[in-house]
Amino acid sequence: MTDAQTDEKVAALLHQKGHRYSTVRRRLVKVLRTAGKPLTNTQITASDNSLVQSSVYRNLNVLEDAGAVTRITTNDEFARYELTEHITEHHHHIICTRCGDIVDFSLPSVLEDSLNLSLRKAANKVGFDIDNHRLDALGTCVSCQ
Amino acid sequence: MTDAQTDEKVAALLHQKGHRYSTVRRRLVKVLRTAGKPLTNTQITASDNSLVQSSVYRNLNVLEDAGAVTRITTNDEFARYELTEHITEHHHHIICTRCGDIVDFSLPSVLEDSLNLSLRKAANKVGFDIDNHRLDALGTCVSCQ
DNA sequence: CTCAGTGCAAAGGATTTGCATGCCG
DNA sequence: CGGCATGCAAATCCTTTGCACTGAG
Repeated sequence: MTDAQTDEKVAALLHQKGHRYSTVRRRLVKVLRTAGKPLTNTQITASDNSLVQSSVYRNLNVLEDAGAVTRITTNDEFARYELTEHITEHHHHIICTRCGDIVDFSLPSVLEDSLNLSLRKAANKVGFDIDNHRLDALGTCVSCQ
Repeated sequence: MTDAQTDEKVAALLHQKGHRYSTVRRRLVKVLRTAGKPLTNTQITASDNSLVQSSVYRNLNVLEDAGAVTRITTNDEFARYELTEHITEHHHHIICTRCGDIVDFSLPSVLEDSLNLSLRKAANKVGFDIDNHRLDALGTCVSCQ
């Protein structure tokens, strides 16, 4: 998806909820898109220092509510944010348990399918409705080894 | 694993790190063991009100460091804790995105194996060493539907 | 003009820490 | 006994919120 297509999609999601696609929000989306991996608030403001901490938090919440951004919590103390899979594609994360760094990856679609099937089966037994799943590989990145 | 076996294992893990298996820590492990699912600090102190918030946090950290307890962050604001898979067994979670409640489940071992293989392959490409993985199904529990 | 969006500073809230006391080894 | 463990209260730090101002429609 190109920058323009992304903007169009995000704009639509926001307008649907009665929000504007303001300058700050455009910058925020740009940063997330460019990074190509989940970022913390600190990483975001560091990438574009016209962005202010509180506004970033506030806008991430708006974007999350609109379905344009996903909040991710690993086990370090910071929440991280990425564009939703509506805009990118379904994928998973390899997480460094030392420094919290994250890399995206995908699974063969056959495997992804059988996974979904098994999840739905397991969920059925306990009466849950499943919307989604998340799969993270936990390990140590190159620089932390 | 019986209560006694669990205690023995936890004691060994603690002693290895030079920690004692104190009364409070025993109670803590008992609560986690009985629950059979990840609990928040609040749920823990509610289950055994001889337990004090700060001591629970402190001891959960000690137990985590010793490898007896795992810290889990869902997307609600509380961290949850469970006994590690050294003591229980490898399993996954079905998480309610409304109330944060968690239920354990397991995957067919064939699927688990191919999953591990794929994860290792993906990790290799980016130079990560993989220790473990986590897979969560996200949805809505019976009472929140 | 109007009202959502923004920046700044202050408040919230889960978690951590300092310190005096208690208890296990 | 000696030092780790504990409880209490205060401090931390990510995140949220109040408020006055700005800017897009």
